[in-house]
Amino acid sequence: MANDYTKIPLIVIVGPTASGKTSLAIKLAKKYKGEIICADSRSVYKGMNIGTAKPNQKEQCDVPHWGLDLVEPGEYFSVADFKKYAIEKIDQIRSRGNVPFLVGGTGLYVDSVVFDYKFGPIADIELRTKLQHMEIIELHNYCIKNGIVLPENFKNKRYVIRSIERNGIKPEKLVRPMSNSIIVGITTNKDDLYNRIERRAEQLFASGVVEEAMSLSDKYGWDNEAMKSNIYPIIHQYLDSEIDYIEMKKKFVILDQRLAKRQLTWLKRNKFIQWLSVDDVNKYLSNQLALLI
RNA sequence: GGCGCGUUGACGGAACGGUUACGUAGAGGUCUGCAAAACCUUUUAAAUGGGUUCGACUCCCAUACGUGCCU
Repeated sequence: MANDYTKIPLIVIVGPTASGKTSLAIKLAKKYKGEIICADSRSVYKGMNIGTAKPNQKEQCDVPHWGLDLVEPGEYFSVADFKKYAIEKIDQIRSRGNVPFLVGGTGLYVDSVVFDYKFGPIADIELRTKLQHMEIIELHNYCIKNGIVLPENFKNKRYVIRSIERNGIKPEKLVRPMSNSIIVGITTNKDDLYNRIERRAEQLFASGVVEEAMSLSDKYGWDNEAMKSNIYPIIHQYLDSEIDYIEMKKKFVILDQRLAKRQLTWLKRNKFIQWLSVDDVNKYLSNQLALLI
């Protein structure tokens, strides 16, 4: 491996849920002394294993994984926290002479690292709570009164509140990805992807997501953001007998397919992603990584 | 056979004689401290055939289908 560890590239693998990122990354990382940082906003939560299709114990033993089980559901964790964590890990991995792999489907998380986002001020919880209790119209008025420019997405309460919190400070990012990074996206045929999502849903239920959700809700309740991730609210409905088992499964598949769509919508905007099929990503990255040895 | 009720878009589901509710799904999109979240835009309709009316998804008649009660 290169002596100057700053020359070790950052390998970034993105793609929608169920596109095969995880298994590919593990395969490559195993072969080329890699360590994986999961850029996934859900697998940071402890206990949410089956429902988030987290890498299993064996996979985690095969290759060092980072970014998993960082906080408990209900605890505060944001992109900014993730970025800080990831940058630190990338540096540490390189200093060991290993290759950092940033792998995940949360586009915002990936971009925050790759484009070195500069975040605004951290939320003032007191102010935020106050603002959250206001209607969207009141928030608009508040903005007008205080000279705060409304965000493009001005009907989105969250975004308006954040604009207020940022108080005019504009977000910053790199125009192009950080140097020495290789970004690849896994392309999938839509029908194939949707079928994979369906099959994976079956597996999740067979592996006991329902039981997992039950024990999580006992511990953390249903009302936190983490537990609002697509699958868990559906299980909640099922447990409350609002829907039956078949319906629950059906709904889950639909929700996951929608998730994949949104992920793709985000990723599409990044012009620096090289889109390839899983096999081609494998070949391409293998070639790149072989050069380092 | 008789009497009654119903038939709205992929699904659920309202109102109304003349502005094609709404929800879900579908399609497209937004996105820098909750992002598997939140939000925005948008396609698809009136069982069939007649009639009344300036105008009918909305009123009337018939037919079909479904449903309930009665013989």
